Amino acid sequence: MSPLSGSGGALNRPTMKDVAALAGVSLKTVSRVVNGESGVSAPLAERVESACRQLHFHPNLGARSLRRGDGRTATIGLVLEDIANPFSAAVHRAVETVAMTRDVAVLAGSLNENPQRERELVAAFSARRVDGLIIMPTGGDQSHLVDERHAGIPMVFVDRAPELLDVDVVLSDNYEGARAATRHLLAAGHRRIGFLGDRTGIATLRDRQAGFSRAMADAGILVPADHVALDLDTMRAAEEATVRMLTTAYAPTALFTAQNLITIGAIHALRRLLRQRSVALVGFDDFLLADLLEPAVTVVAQDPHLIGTRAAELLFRRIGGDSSPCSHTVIATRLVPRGSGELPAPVATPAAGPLGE
Amino acid sequence: MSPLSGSGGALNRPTMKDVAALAGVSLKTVSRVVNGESGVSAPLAERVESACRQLHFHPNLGARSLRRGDGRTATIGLVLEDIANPFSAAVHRAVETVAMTRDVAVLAGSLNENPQRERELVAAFSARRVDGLIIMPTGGDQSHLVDERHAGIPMVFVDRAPELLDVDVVLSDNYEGARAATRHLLAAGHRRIGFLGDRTGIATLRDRQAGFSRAMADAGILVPADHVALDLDTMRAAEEATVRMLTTAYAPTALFTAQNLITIGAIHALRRLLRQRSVALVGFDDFLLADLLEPAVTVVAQDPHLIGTRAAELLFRRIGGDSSPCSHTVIATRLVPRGSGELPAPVATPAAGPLGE
DNA sequence: TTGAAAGCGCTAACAA
DNA sequence: TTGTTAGCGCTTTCAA
Repeated sequence: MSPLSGSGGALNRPTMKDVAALAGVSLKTVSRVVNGESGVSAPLAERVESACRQLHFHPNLGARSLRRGDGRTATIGLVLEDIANPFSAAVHRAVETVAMTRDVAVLAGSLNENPQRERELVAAFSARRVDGLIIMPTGGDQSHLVDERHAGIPMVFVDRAPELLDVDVVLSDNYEGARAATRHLLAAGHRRIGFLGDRTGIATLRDRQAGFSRAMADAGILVPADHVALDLDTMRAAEEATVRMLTTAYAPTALFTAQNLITIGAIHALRRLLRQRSVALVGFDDFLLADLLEPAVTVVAQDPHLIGTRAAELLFRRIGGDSSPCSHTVIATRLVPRGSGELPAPVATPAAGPLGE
Repeated sequence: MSPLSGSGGALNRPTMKDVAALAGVSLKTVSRVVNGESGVSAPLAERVESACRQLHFHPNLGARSLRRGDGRTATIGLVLEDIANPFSAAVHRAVETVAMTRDVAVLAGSLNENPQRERELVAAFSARRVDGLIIMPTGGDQSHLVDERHAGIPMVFVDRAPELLDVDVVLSDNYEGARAATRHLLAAGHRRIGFLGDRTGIATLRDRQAGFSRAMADAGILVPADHVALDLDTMRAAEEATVRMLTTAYAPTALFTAQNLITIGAIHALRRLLRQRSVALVGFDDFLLADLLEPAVTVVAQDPHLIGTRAAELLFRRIGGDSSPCSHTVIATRLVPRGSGELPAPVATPAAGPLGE
């Protein structure tokens, strides 16, 4: 067959009716063969299969799901903050891998910093009758999901726990990860540790900040207000905040950056100030090339692949009818020392800080 | 409404019939209201809308597309080599942005280094009756797409031109980009430039190699065979190939790496050999943090966002019925000098090479 | 302006 | 073993 060009006309795909006519059998017989049901004689099955091949017949899954009792579409929806974010992408890949084994397709969409798009995406997926949803929520408000929840669509949240709904969640151990990072810096002798975080509206950040605060409190250290910068939306904002924080009299000797882009913003700032070898840094969330920077960047690594895998497995269990109580899966993080987090605190501390230890 | 837990039972969603019954009108009237058709009196429309809200009714797009003449599903399929690859992810984002403006959802899937999955994915999307496909093909063989092509499903290829089919393609100017990169190294005085590339089965690589070869030939330079390493599948393989290439007698003084992961593999090798400040490097395709490495990495940047945007626009034009001849859109690349590509050639060249200039 | 009937492509339930 | 009928949720066609 020669490659056809263009595509103007309406698609004209063969249906079971066409196959039935060609094979000289009834519609139902074709259906049986196509679905591998038993009880079709070999010669008839052969004729049907031959007709299928001849017409290049592929059943219409939409029509099938419409008719079938369970209404399954063999499609799930995945709502991410940003497809292009490496963390999201890794989750996506893991979800796809699990879905693939069950012949389930994945509708993916991202919010691209537009919170309203969360409800649009969920509505769009819901209108296409996905069998379930995996959602990385933006803000605190998930009230728009009540319809879907009420309709009984299985859904699993990843990375961030929603505020309102009682649902399944799979996320990193943000609290312990942040606590470990902070203790790591404390162990290197630091007493003045700055905290830089993104949106305070997100539970994720609050947990990370709580872990940081706990570790500092346990060490008997009071953190001055200007050692905490929050609501840093962009890499740029993080860079500026870092510069401000490091150019005060009682500046931190170490930084804990609570998110990927913030870590990179902070690195930019350290370079600008030529302080990358004197100010210690631990970032939450690993990133590509962290090992090739100088100094290499110590991070608290998450396991997005495991998060995605667990979330997908859980979702399919729910789709399969599991109605046990909602679960809260916490995935451990791992501190990866690479150099930046092991820079020691300067021996001679400047005269007097506002709040001593 | 209290948050419901579990999801065991079959989803029971309201249908137009339910809405019609509640509103005390016919099915068709509900359909008219839901679709914004004219010719419904205000009071009736009001009653229908109220019933829709009360029941949380959302029309079933699958059923709609089944009945409608054109059979549109308002869904397209996107087949990528690897969702998690930053280039793919940027294309994905751009495609999604265009699709969003038309209320079209995107089914995304990746091959994850399994070429057979290309046909599976296309079949899965096709079975769900997507309105069109955007494909980043793996190998040369696209014969499995003949069915879909024959069925008239609009499709656009990105990044790589397929061998067999006469189809729309949107890709980077690989030839000119590679040529520019090579000339850039030549301009810095280099004569011995190594080429490292990935799979030779892909037209993309062949174009990049052709651009490299052209520039070298134009400069009157013959490239010895051991200055060319091909079929480097992994970052690791690229690293080893780079080490081998640089530890020969007549070693290159500069490298052109034809792909992202290969660039990073080469950087690892340069670090290992402590040669990152003496061997020049230009990589094809930009990557995050290239500017923060030392030296910062000079690259030929592609424009994945533009590629995705163009591909999606083209696809929707085809879906809209445009049947003009297939087009071949070439997106310009941009050389981004950052340091590694401007390292000069050593003044004293070792005695004699196998092939002079 | 409104609605009844038919049917999109397929499968469930029931006959033959 | 094979086929017939009905109907999934919706829109089209045509009649009231």
